[in-house]
Amino acid sequence: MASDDQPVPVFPKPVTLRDVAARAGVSVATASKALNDQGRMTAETRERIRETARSLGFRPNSLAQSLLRRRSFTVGLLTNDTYGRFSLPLMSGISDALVDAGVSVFLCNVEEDPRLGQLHVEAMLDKRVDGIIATGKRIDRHLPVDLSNLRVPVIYAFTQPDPDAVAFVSDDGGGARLAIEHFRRLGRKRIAHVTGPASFAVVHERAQAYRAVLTENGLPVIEPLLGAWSEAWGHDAVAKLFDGNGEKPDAVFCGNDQIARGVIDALRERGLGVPNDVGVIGFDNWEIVAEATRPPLTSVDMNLAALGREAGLTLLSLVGGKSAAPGIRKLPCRLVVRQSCGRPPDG
Amino acid sequence: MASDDQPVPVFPKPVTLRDVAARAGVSVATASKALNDQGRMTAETRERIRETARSLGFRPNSLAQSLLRRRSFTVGLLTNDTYGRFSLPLMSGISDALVDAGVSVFLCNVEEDPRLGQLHVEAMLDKRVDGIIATGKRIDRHLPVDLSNLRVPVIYAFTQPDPDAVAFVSDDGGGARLAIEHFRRLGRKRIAHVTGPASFAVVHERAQAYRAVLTENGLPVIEPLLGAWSEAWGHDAVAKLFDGNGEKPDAVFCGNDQIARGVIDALRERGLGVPNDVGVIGFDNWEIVAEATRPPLTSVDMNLAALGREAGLTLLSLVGGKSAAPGIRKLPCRLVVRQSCGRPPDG
DNA sequence: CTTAGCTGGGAAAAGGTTTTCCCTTATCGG
DNA sequence: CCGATAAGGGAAAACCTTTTCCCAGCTAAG
Repeated sequence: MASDDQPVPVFPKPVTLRDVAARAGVSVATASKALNDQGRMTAETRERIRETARSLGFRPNSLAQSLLRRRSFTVGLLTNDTYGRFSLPLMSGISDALVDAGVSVFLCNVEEDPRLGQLHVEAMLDKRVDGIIATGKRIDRHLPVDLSNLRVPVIYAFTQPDPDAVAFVSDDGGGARLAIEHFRRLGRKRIAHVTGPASFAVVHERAQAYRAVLTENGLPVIEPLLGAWSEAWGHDAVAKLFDGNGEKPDAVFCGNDQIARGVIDALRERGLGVPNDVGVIGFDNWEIVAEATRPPLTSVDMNLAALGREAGLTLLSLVGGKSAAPGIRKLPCRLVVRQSCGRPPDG
Repeated sequence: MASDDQPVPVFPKPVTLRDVAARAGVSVATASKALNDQGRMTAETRERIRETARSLGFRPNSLAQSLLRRRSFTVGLLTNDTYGRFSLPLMSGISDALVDAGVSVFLCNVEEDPRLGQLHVEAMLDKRVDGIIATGKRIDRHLPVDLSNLRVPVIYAFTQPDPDAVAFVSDDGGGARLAIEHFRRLGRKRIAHVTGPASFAVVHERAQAYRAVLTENGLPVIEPLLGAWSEAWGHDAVAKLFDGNGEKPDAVFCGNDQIARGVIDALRERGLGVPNDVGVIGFDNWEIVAEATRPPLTSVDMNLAALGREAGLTLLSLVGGKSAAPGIRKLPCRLVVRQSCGRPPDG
C-alpha cells in the first residue's frame, strides 16, 4: 500500500502453455500437440492455437522441456587458452554446428587451475549439459581436469589426453608438407625450418614431415632449429642460419607466425629481401599478425573453425546415442598464400 | 534378446533425490530439507541423509531447481569479437565473478549477422538465462541485435547502445592522461599522438585528453594523426611526423599496440632509437604484441577482466531484484610500464 | 487428567511441458 | 436403427526439486 511505485524494473511474467491453452479454449495437452505437430485435431483448431501462441508471444520453457526429455540442449566447452587465439575460432565452428540444433554452449576458461577446472565441470554436469568439448592449447597440452568416466560424452578438440578418447586435431604433418611443397614448386632449393620447443609433440611431427618431403625430392635437409614460439627466437634463428660461412637458405618454414615475423625482421636487417632473396612461410595463419607483416605472410591455416564444426557434429551424434570410434581424427590444414614466398598463384 | 551387447557407451542414470530418500528411509521432502539445511529433524537423521547422498554421489538436478526457482543460474554473453581479443579477458572476469554464485555463461559470437544475433538471443531467452551481457568491439561499435525490452536484465560491457542502458566501459580519456603524464614525468617535451579513425568515439575522447594534459602543462600540442588501427598506419604516421623540417617529437602516444609497433619499426628504419631518442606508449596492452615488440612496449591496459567482474557482479545484483542506475560507468585504466619510454621506475 | 505447545517428519502442490491413454461424439455401413 | 470405427480432444502422469502446510506423538503446565 505504502509504495505502489517500485523503482526496480519489473519484468513481465513469461507466457506459458497454460496461458495459450486457456486463451484458445483448449487443454494444455491439446495446445502442446498443436504446437508440436503431434496428435490429431482439426486443422482449424491447430491453426487457432498456433495463432494464439503467436499473438501471445509464447516461447516454450526450455527448462521444463529439458527436464522431461532428459536433454538440456547445452554443451560445455572447456579451454585454458586465455587469449582465445585458438579456442575462439574453434568455438565459432562448434557454435555454428550446434546453433541449428538449438544447442547453446557454456564456455569455461579454467586456466591452469585444477580447482577451477573441477568447479566448472561440476557446474556443467549439474546443469545437465548433453556433452562436453575440451580443448587445449596444443595436442599435448592438456587441461588440468580429468574428464574420463563422466556421465556425458566428451570430445577433445586440438588436444588428446589418451588414445581411447575421441579427438579432433589438425594434421600438422600435412600442414608442414603443404608449406614445403609450396616452396619446392616455387623453385626454392635450400629450405630451413625454425620452430618451437622440443617439448611440443607437433614440433617433431612437423619436423619429420619437413625432412620427409625434402628427402623425397632430393633436396638438402637442414637440421630444424628448435627454440621458443616467439618473435625473438625467429630473430635469433636467422643469425644461426645466415651468419655462418656455408650456403644460405633461400626459404624458411616457421613454426608459427610470430617466429616468421621475427625471421622476416632479421632478414631485413641483413639486407635480405622477402620474398626475393628468401621465402618465408608461417604457421597458424593468425590473420592479425600474418596480414600486418611486411610483406603479408603466407601461412598454414589449421582450419580451426572446420575442426570445431566436426567436433560439434560428432558430439551431437554421440548425444543422439550413436557411437564414435575412439582415436584421433586429423583434419587437413590449408595454405593461405600471401606475398612472402613470391609469385602468388594468380598474378 | 538378440543383442545384449551394445557397442554404444551407455551412461549411468543420474541419482535423484528420490533415490537418496529411499536409501535413507525418509521422504523426499525430508531428504531435501536435510541437504539444504532447512526444516527440523534430529541431527542424526540429517547426517544420515547427507552421508547417503554423498555415498550415492547425488547432485541435485539444476534444471528442476531452476524450473521451481524461476532462475536458471546462467547468463548469456553476446559478442562480435571474432578473435576474442577483447571479449575473452572480459569473459574471464565475468566468469570469475559468477562462478562462485554457481552461474555459468553461454558465449555467443554473433559476428555482424543480425539473423544470427536474433537466433542466439532467442535461444538464450528460451533457456531462461537470468540476464545478458552484451559486449562490442568498442563503445560505439554495437552488436547487430536489439536488446531493449527483453524479459531479463541486460548489461553492456565495452559498448553502450543508448544512454539509458547500464554500461561499463574503460575510461579511455583517463588512460590517455596516464600515458601523457608518464611521458611528462620522464621529461618528454614534444609528445605526438597517432591513433585510429575518426569514426571511433574513443579516438576523440583520447585526443581530447591528450590536448588537455599538454595544455595544462604548457607543452606544445601536435595535432593528433588519425588513421587506421594498423601497423601500416603507425609506419606511415612516422613519415608525417619525422620527415618534415620542423622540430621532431620525442614521444609518441599510440592508439593501439599495433600502431605502436609500426611506429617503432619506422623509427628504427630512420635510425632513431626507442626509448633513447623517442619514447613510445601503446594502448590495449595486448601482451602477446606488447611483449614481443623490441623494446617491450609500455602500454595502457584497459583492465578488461576487472571490467568484466564489475559487469558480472552488477548483473547478479540486478537479477537479485536490485536496481542499478542507468548510464555509463567508466573504470580506470592502468599503465603497464615496460621499456619503450626509458627509465623504468625500478631501475 | 486435560490441553497447549513443540518436535520430527510426511503429503502434496508447484514449476511448465510432453506423452500416453482414455472418453466422448460423430460418421458410416449394413 | 444398431454397432463398429474413427476423429477430436482431455486427464493425468512424468521429469526432479522445493516449500508449505499438516499430522501424530510427546512433553509439560495447569
